[in-house]
Amino acid sequence: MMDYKEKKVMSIGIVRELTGLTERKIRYYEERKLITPFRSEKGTRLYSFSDIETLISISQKVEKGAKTYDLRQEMRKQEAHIRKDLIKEQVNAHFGMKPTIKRPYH
Amino acid sequence: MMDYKEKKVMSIGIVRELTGLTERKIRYYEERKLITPFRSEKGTRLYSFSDIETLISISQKVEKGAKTYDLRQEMRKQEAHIRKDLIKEQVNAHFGMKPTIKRPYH
DNA sequence: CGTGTAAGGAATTCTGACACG
DNA sequence: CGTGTAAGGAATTCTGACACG
Repeated sequence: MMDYKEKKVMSIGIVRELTGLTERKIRYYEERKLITPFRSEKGTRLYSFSDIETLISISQKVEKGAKTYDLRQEMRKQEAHIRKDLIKEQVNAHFGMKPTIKRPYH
Repeated sequence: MMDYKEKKVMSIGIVRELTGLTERKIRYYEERKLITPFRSEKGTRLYSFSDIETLISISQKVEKGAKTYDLRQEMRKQEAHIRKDLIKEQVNAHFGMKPTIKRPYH
């Protein structure tokens, strides 16, 4: 029972309170693929603390005039970078090559 | 927006899924003062990840034959100890006395 | 494009109580 | 004592749509 930040456990009502956004906005940002709540068996949306933070960040940017489409593109890029780093790590782990950061023995 | 473990954000349905307990049991352990969910404005219970862990622990002990009353007493004792430690720390902080653990300079 | 709202239905949660033992 | 269940009401959530611009 770990990784509290990523676990999808909150229904939309509490998300509304925590973010101060309307349910309409929360669902709209999902429609624009900026967040991806989990769906319970019966279909209710479940969000994580991480989703809350993302929502707050999104709404601030939208208020400043950002387009949801552009925010989506930004997120895609970030995800690509993360994936690249993961692959690099995996390659390093597999071949046992020089570490990215050298640490002197002491 | 921190301290995810203690934040009361989950409604009873997700708690049921996460713990495997029935709603009846979850509410009963509250009645016996073993957990204290937060109440939203409209009266729905809200639980934290910490509550989830407590519930799992409680139910395991009850299955083994423990009485909820005794579990309550145990918890009271633990809380008292924690309070004592806090007071000790505050006294130390106030008078700036010798630290509990001495660290050599190096 | 981003958001509000009214609409109707389905699923959730709540309380107090009766039951068993 | 710990837990199941049926009961009725109140609050929640969901979807698709119309509206404005």
